[in-house]
Amino acid sequence: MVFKRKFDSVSVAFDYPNIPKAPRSCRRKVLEKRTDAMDLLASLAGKLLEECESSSASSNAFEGNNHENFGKEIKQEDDQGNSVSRPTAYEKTCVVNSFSFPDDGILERTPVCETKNVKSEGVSEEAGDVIVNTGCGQVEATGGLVTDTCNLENATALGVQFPKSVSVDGDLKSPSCVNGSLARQGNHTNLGRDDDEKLYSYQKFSNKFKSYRSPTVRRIRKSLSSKYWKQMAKDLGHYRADVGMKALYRKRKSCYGYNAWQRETVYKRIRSPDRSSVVTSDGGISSGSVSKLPEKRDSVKLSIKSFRIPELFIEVPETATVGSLKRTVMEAVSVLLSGGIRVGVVVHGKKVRDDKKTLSQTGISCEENLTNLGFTLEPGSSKVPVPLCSEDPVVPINPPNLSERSAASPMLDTETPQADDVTNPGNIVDNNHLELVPYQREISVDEEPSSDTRALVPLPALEVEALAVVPLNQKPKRTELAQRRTRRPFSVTEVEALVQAVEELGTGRWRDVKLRAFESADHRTYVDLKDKWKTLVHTASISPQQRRGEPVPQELLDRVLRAYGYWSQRQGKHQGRGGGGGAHKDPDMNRGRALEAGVSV
DNA sequence: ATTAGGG
DNA sequence: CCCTAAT
Repeated sequence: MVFKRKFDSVSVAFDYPNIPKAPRSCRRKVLEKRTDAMDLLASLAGKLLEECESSSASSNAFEGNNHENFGKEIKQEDDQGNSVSRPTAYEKTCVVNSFSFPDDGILERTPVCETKNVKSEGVSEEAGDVIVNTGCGQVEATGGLVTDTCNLENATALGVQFPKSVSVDGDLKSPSCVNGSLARQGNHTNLGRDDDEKLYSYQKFSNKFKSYRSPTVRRIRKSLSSKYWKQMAKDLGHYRADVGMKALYRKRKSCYGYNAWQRETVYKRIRSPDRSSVVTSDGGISSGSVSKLPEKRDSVKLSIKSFRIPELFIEVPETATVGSLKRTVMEAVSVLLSGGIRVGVVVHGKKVRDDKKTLSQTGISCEENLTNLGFTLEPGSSKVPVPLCSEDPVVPINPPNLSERSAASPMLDTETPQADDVTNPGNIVDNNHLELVPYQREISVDEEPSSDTRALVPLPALEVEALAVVPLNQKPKRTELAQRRTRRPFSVTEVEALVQAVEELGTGRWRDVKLRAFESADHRTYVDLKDKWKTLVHTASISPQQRRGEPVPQELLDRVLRAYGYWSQRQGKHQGRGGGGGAHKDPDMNRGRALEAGVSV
């Protein structure tokens, strides 16, 4: 704390305000480039919509008059200044949104895209390609993976299935999963410090997965928090172009919609839990139907017939091997499982939020109810959704791990496993719900999930999302070359570590920062850290309303500014390298003490 | 290999 | 995050 105070005092004197280069938040260029594509896209979208509409009888997913505005909406969004993440032309992008875990070895057909009307288009910002995915028509999920299925017509049909063993048995229980679901209930972890242990096991676990990583893997995008995804959703219209889109745009930058997660409803058959420990089998992904099997009276048995995972964006070059595709999917799934999901329980269409209630109290023990027992998938924690709404600057209370980790690549991080809804169910969880609820409605076919049993059934609308994006304009060139790394938003925990390190080491020794705080985080290079710091400084200097992504605790941002000011001030001076161990031997540090201004954090 | 900055 | 220039 001494250290902190020093900074405090320093900051008082330091004229922080004049921050260097104002980060550019808008990318004109991009917008310009995209203009053409957007126009084209808009028109295509319109046509597509009309066609689909007329050819499909079940258009209940539509909100009626959205069509007309479709194109406009897109453009509008475009004008918002959002940059776009697009699939590279030569890559194939597939969206995997469902995995089957057949109980009996029989592939369960995963209706990816029934007769839904979907108009999605994607734009490749750079190439200006327009990608149109038709959701019209039915798609039959195939059981096996076919490499060359990634073309416009087939991509949608690409099916992935999980061996039964993986699912129910909980073999996939990753540290985070464990923490994330049931196991976590009684164990309120404070993410702050004692993460070490968890960290270790976590890392250990992570390493297992690292082996799965293939250099050829191009890009995996989880629908979660990634900005990419958000963009995707928007640009592709992908997400519920029909229904949710409008709302989505309405909310605009404040809330991105990638609801696939939030509302993956599933049903399952429950088969084994005993009282308070509700099966772990629900690793989280989705569901099947639930039915009670005659057993002991005081126990509830459920068997999960199948899970559906939220969408996954996977991009691999056409030249990729089946093996690499598998690895890619594996990685995506691993990441997904490790952090991002939370299971919701729905009984009779009503969501049961009180985790402390017993099953019997909830009515789950009744056989009849099992029929109406459903599970939903939601973002692991505060993942993406929460952060986005600028309107209600809800101060994240225990945000630390929860939120972040789920974001992107838990598996590979050094970080702490996120503790899902841990202790503060009240706040965060509720907030999430508030945010999520609106979406759910828009997405789901039924209006009131709470009163409609249908909520237990997989929402058809969601299935529509199983779209695959295939760039029309192939660009064989730098095929194997640099693919952008998968985006991995820094978790709050990471930010904390970064800030801590910078406070101690200064802003010009990224290499050291890396070694000190991210040595085991292979995916965080010192450049990444430097970049992150850059953005942190920026973030800290703008109003909370302008911030995006998962919120970083103000406390941390304050520290960022102080450290920034402190180290800027002493620029030129020897950067107090001093002894190992990062002790602050610099005299200035002590000087600060006396000043002790009352900067409260 | 690192650092610093623009993109 | 990527890319480059400069160390």
